[in-house]
Amino acid sequence: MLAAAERVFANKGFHEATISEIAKETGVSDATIYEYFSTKEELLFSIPGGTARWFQGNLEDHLKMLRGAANKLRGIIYHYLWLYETYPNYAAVAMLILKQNRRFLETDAYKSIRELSRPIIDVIEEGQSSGEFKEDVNPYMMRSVILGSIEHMVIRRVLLGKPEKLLEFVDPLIDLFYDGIKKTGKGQEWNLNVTVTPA
Amino acid sequence: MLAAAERVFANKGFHEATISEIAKETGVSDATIYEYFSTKEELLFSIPGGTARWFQGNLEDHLKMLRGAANKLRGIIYHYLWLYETYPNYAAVAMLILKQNRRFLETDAYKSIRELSRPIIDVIEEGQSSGEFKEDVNPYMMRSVILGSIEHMVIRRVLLGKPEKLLEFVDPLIDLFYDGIKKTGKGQEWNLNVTVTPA
Amino acid sequence: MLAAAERVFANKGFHEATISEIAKETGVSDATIYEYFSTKEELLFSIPGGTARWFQGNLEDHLKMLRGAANKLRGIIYHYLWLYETYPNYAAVAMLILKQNRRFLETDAYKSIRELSRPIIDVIEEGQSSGEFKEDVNPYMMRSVILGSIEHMVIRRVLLGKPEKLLEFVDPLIDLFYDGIKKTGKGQEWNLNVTVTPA
Amino acid sequence: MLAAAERVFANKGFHEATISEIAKETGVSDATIYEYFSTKEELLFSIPGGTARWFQGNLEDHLKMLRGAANKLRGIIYHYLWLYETYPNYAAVAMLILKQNRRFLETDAYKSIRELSRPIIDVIEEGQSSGEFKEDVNPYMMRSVILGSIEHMVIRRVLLGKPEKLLEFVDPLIDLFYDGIKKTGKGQEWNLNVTVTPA
DNA sequence: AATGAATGAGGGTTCATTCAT
DNA sequence: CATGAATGAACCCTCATTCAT
Repeated sequence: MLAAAERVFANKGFHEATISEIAKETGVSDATIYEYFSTKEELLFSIPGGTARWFQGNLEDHLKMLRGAANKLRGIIYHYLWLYETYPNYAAVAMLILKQNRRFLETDAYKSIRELSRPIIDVIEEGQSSGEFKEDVNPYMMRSVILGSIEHMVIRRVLLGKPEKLLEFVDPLIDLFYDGIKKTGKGQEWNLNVTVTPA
Repeated sequence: MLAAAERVFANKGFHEATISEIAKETGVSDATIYEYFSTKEELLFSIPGGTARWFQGNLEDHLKMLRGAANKLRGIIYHYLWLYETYPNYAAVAMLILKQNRRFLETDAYKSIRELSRPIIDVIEEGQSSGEFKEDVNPYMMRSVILGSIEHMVIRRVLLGKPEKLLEFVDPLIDLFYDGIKKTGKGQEWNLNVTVTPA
Repeated sequence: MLAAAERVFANKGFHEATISEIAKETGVSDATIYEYFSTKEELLFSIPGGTARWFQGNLEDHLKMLRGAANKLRGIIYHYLWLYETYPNYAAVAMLILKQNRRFLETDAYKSIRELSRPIIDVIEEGQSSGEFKEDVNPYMMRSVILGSIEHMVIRRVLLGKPEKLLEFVDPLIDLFYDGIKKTGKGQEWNLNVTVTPA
Repeated sequence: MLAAAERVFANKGFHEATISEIAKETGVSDATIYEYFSTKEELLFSIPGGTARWFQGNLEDHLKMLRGAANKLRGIIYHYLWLYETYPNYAAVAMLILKQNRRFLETDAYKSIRELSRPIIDVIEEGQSSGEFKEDVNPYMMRSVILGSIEHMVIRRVLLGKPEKLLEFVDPLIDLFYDGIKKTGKGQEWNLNVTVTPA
């Protein structure tokens, strides 16, 4: 039922989707939908729950296996892009419908989703503690940059169909976040002052 | 009328907003709205036009006055954040309503808005040509990163009210994009093994 | 529109009546009903207003022309029975639907209707002041007796169709209220024992 | 189950009450209700049965113990008011729901209830035969007056909560029905024309 | 140009009711 | 007996939209 709803909402949007269509896709009657969800909006808000829980477990397991903040950050980006590439209907619902619903912000489901981005903060702070990352970067702003970048690409893909392969952007993104766009260059000059003293 | 529509759409969303309310805000009758716009959706799609044109002119003028790709990039980010901070209703309509409307993608208004982000591509390519930026960064991905970061913050502000001051993030963002988050090294230790052999 | 609603509600009851049917009877569309009344219940509650105002004026005018509490009481009973006999649809709506609606009690329309029975109290108190009526009869209870009697007969007529002529009961009712059912007695026999003694 | 239904119907009215709520109050499932009653309406119509039978027996027993039509009439009024005061939920269902239901008029349950008022007719006719009551009072109208008065007060109590004590009105009512409201007065003058003729 | 008045079209939601288990 | 699960059937209500004036 949730899968059918996700499919229909993804294709039609919230208001254009009808309970009748979701019911038909599910293979039940309209009224049966209301046995499980009290309103159309509650049905919508129930869509991300399972995916979010499963994704969170997945991500945490994976992060445990990685060493180093940069590697972990890459793991996070990979997971996010993989999720949205693999489940485009989920992506559409999350990016186009839920993300801008003010009432969704007050649900518990939203809180779960917020938790999904907690590892980003953690990893950045870990990197700052370990000396891997600069300390003067605000982790919350960094999260906005990472999620914003990902989501912008995902929305493009949902709406315009391109890029087709999101996962190809994992490395370019992590490189960018890690090194910036400034050309550092082979030609950089180093001043080595070497003093040679006789034995 | 467009201002009233922007205000109402921003507060209520597209479907929850009614023509009646917009008409009342404008001080005309419902039917008068239809003298100028043939459908509610056309009214919505007409909102960004003026702002976009004006913003584009503004941005172009400003960029002419700047030297160097990094400076120009900073100028772009500044302008975007300034726009959304100064016109929160416009921000809400653009970020929460138009951005995820499939039909909007087919309008001329959308094309105008797409043009707004053209300077980002230009500046990045300019920087790459001039040697200021790395050449192996995909400009289109970079645009996604920049716009995605900005828009993520703007959406947060629209929905959650924070951060209050978007413009404080201009410099942190440009620094991040420019340098990345990798800790470079003043404090880094170097092991130089120098073997001095007698002539 | 109110007439059509009165007709339909009278025949079907509140829940069995549909807006569609009322609209069709009125010759307009369903939506037009909602231009004038915000809900089906508001439509229902609006039915008695006009009749009540008109009836009140009528009754007051008539009472001014009468002398004596008993005559006035008769006038009141006459008017009520005449109203319900002449407007059986109004009678049905008032007796079968409005009278037992808890929310109607909170309406201004209800207050108007309450006012209609004010003259009963006034006339009884007038009769008590003038010595025409007993003083130990509670006017409010008396009002319940009068209205209850009338309404009971009206409901019978609405539901069972009899008695056909309510107005035939004006005089029997007023006689009963006035004199009670105790057999007094012209025909009663008196034993007068008169003893005449010579001076 | 009938008690639960009576309670729920009394508080919510027929249409606002749901089978679910009655089932929950009873402690069974919705479907179980339908094991005993085929429709919601049949459930409603089954409510008065037991009470009516029991009340009828009670009333008849009591009337046997009384002498004189006036006393018996008082007994009837007392019983009615006692019933409705003691069982306000029954009062609400009977006065607000059943009384106005056209289909209820065709049930056997309704006929039982009609029988409840048979003693009123009997007693009045008895009083007329015995010379205690006037003979020109229509017993059926008298019944309407008695029941109408009682029911009007009961409805007031159900809806408005007052008067709190219905039984206080037994004597005032019987006095009113018996004697009317006309002031008869000790001071009434009698003209006795006595002619004394010499023997 | 402006609008008051009217409505077509449609969807969410509710429940009484059924029936296989 | 009891019921969980499912649904058919309705209806209220909303609102974008039209059009005669």
